Amino acid sequence: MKLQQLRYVWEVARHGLNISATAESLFTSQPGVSKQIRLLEDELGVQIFARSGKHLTHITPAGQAIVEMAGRILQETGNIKRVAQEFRDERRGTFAVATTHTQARYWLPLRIAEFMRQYPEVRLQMHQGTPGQIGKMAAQGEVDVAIATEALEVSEDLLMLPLYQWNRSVVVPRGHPLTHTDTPLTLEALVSYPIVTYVSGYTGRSQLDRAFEARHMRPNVVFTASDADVIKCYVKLGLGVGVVANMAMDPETDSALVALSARHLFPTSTTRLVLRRHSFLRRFTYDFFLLLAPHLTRERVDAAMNARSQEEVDAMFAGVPLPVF
Amino acid sequence: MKLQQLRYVWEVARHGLNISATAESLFTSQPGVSKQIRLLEDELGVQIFARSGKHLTHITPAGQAIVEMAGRILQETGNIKRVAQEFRDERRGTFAVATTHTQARYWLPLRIAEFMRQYPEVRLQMHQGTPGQIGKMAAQGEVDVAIATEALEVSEDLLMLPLYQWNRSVVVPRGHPLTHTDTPLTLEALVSYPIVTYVSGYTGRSQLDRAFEARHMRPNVVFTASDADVIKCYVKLGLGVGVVANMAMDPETDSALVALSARHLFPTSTTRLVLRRHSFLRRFTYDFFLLLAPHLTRERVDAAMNARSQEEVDAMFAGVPLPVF
DNA sequence: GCCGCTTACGCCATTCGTAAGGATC
DNA sequence: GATCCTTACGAATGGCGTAAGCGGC
Repeated sequence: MKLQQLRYVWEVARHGLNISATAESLFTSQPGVSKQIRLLEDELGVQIFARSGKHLTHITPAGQAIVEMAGRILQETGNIKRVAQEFRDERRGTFAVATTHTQARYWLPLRIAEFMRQYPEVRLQMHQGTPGQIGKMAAQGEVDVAIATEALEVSEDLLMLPLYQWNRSVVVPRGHPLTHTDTPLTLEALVSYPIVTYVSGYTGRSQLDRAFEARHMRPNVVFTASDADVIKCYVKLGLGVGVVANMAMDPETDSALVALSARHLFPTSTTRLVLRRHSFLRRFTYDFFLLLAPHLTRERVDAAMNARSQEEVDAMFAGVPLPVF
Repeated sequence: MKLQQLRYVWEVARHGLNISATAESLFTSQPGVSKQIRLLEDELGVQIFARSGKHLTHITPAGQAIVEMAGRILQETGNIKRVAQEFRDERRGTFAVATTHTQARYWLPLRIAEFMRQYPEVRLQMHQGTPGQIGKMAAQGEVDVAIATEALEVSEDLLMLPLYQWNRSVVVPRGHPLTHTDTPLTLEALVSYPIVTYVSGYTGRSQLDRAFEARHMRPNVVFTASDADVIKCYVKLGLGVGVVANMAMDPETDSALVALSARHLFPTSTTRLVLRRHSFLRRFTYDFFLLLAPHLTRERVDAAMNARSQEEVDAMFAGVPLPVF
């Protein structure tokens, strides 16, 4: 049994049982991967992958268990490497974050900048994607942490910590009728205009839908995008009224627009930090968390890592005040 | 990073930082082990072992963490092998048990015999040792399960399940004065005779000491042994009155002796099953547990395996009736 | 002076890549 | 017919054992 064989098995399982694609992604030859897997199967005396002719069709029950354990082994080898790097020089290393556009564009920049100022030798890799992709990247250890708002699948191996809470703003061009009233904005007023907002599955869109649904209103969503930049652009063109996250408004660059608080119209959303359990966290990772939110102390993060279930983590943060936007 | 390098590192740590001894125990050459460890250190960029000249003196902090993680990896590779073997043929395999003389000689034989009848193809390895040795063997994964009475160190990686409870008997030669009274045995009567019993640290000896101490009595323990066979032998020679575990009396072979129940004199002892956490248990292992005690169902064992702490396990079995001897 | 780790070196096993073969969709 | 896995083979790499060197105790 070799570590590489375990890696090959795990990667092939991850790549939909396609050895060729796996080999390519690992920058090695396809026969090499094929042979090593076969050697491991011979050594263990069980098939890991079921084959029909010369195609891998599915994972055998034994293979299922083996892939799972191989995953844990590979994670632990990653931990060894991180520990070694930490002891070699705690200021150097790489740090991978996966997040959505909203976070990457509006909430993270200042915090990331401060982090890079504190740790100029750390290579920071930002991966952007849909909440689903982000969750997968975290689960498979491709990134160290993920940051997302929409609910991710609760997994045994993942851990979600509340990061901050935020509300929404309604965005309209200067001079728009909604800016002419002194009374606070109402859902009734809002629903009479065409709406421009996030695509379903992004940045708390589901919360928005639920708020209208609870009042039996059917908003006329004329345009959706996965990021606020695009949304604001179309609002400027007069296509409709925008509904975006508070953090997405910047008074300077958005001087052509007016933001009206919609805090009282929609429920508050919570953005969460996603961690992989049993992973070794480097010192700069803990410092990064503290930069994101002061309640994410090393003690709390460690306690959450040792929690048995996501429910326990949630209970742990139940009374903790979060930053609100 | 190679699995073998991790194994070498782990084994060297286990062998008191003696590379030569480690190499010998692994049936390989000493320079080979030395070189592989050095290669791993080079690759990781950190020293795992601190060297003074050409001797390993201690484990570095980084090494400490690495050895720990290597241990988990090696355990997981063992699990993979066991899973593979289980799927290859669930009736074959090897099964290693560590236990004390008392269990091996008196309580286990019939149960082991039944197990071997059910699984004739399983190779059963019985390791005998002191409770301390047994605990160590279980902790390091040298055996699949351990069975012992004396309290073992509570460890993160070990799990203790109650197996059965037992009491003590006072053993005397036929015609001994203690057999001439009709009243139940008392500690006062017992303490007036020289006593032959277990060595400290074996088979609940501590419970016995505590019982006398609670009454401020100082028994005259003239001879101690680590097993009941030896104790009974000396009782037959008239050296003193024996105090042994109930299970250690066999009416047939011990016809020269009379056993008087001492259940009311000493507290009940509990013999425990010791498991390593995160280890894959084969089907025959679960069956073995059921043979040992009917309350050790697969569900209970799995639940205990997932428990967070030993306290939680204890709570789990608080209301469960155990076999009593 | 003995023990124990490291270095040096040659042999053997293993791995990897290229090329060709055969099965499935 | 395109895709994909397996087999075959030669080159390169790497692990292992023996022998020698050298620093501690």
